[in-house]
Amino acid sequence: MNANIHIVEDEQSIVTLVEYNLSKEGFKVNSSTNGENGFKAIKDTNPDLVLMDWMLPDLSGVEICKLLKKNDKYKNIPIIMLTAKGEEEDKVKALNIGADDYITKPFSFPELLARIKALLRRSKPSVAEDIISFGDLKIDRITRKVYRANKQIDLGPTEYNLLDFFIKNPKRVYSREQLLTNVWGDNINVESRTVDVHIRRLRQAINLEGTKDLIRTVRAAGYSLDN
Amino acid sequence: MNANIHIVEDEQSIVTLVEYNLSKEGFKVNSSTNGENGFKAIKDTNPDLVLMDWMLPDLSGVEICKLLKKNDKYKNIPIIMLTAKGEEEDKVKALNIGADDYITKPFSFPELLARIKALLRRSKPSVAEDIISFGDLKIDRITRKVYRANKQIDLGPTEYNLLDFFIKNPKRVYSREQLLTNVWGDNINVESRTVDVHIRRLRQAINLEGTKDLIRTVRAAGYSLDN
DNA sequence: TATTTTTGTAATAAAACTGTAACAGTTTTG
DNA sequence: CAAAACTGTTACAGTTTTATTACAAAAATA
Repeated sequence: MNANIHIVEDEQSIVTLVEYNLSKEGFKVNSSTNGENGFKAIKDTNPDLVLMDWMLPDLSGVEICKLLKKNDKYKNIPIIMLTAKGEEEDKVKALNIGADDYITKPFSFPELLARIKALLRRSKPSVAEDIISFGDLKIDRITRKVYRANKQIDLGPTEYNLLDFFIKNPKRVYSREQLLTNVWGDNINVESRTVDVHIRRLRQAINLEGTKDLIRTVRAAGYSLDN
Repeated sequence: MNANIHIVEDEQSIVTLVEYNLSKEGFKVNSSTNGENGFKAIKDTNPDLVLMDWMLPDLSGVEICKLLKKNDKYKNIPIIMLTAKGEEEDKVKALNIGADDYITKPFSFPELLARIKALLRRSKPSVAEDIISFGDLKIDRITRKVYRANKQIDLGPTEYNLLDFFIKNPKRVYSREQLLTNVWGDNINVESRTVDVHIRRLRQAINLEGTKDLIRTVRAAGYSLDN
């Protein structure tokens, strides 16, 4: 599975553990250790799912959840609340404020994974699907193969990730910065111009002689997968 | 989000902080550090929302708020009052004098942002919407595409921004100076006649053969998106 | 470890966009 | 009606942004 997950959690041990395991499953994981940054990062990177601690240093997970669910633009991002308490009433409260699921610490990783997958399948089929298409472009996440007009195409790792990201939100324009955080990951130090080069490599790979460029350049804004 | 926000606040640190964060969110921000200039600037630039300090060197925020709310032309601009005091009675007072919301310092940026967005959604849907139409003209901020009569149109960055600005307040006339500060940004050094040229480019792009010009020239005043 | 693949950057080329000035045309004013 | 004020249009040089290429370093693979 190839989804962007954001974790907002102040206990470093949990972050490390979950981050490690989710990465191994193929997820792209970013994290924040307090509410303020978490909220900002979620809006910036538009993750496919959020794991959030109930209690947080400054802005609580409950607050962030409420804020996100109030906003049309973000309310569809599924949120799983993590909490130390196992009270039934908290669960009710969590669901009331709009959280999509609720899991008590300590939890087993397989349990967490199952819930994540269930939510993603429900809320963002394109993220959970094994095979996604856009026009005559097809990407198979199980075999990690990409096809254009039924012909297989070879892509390097970065180009593959780039395409996988684009295809989840076709036609939407992403800035170089957004692409860097979503495809390369957080706190990585790469020139934004580097995106251009990978865009070129991706174009070279997926475009067919004589057909329209599948990647649209939007001057002063970024790129989008389009046709 | 693409809205023009004006801040009237004498504490430079707050201005800097808020300005920086709002810019990153995509807002276009201008600011004044005293009441006199603030009042003038608000009338001049017609922002989509105003953040105003309760106490100000000369003309107090309370006064400005009252003045604006008394004037039909400006009373619909949402105003958020910033104050150091957290008294409940002040909140009542703020709302009484016409402020639309009230936030006490120190405040967290996410909280401010949430309130700003909530207000904008309520008062100026066209600022918060992803897709806006004016007649058979449509602008999609996600894909950054513009359509006239369902046919896609190519616009350069400046023309796109210009149209995006016009469409938020259709029919309203903007002077060249207003357009410069709102579309180009503050403290930029561009001849006001340059606006003419971009207006021409925009016209050329969006107008259809045989139909009325969508941009109206108002002699000695400026331009408006009209029909 | 040697070989191959992938990656990021910098340099350069190409393309798109911008602002200005000049002049033409139009409307208003005296 | 002539002068003045304002707007429309055009061309173009300069600037900014994007495309392309080559290459060295890093990473993966054999």
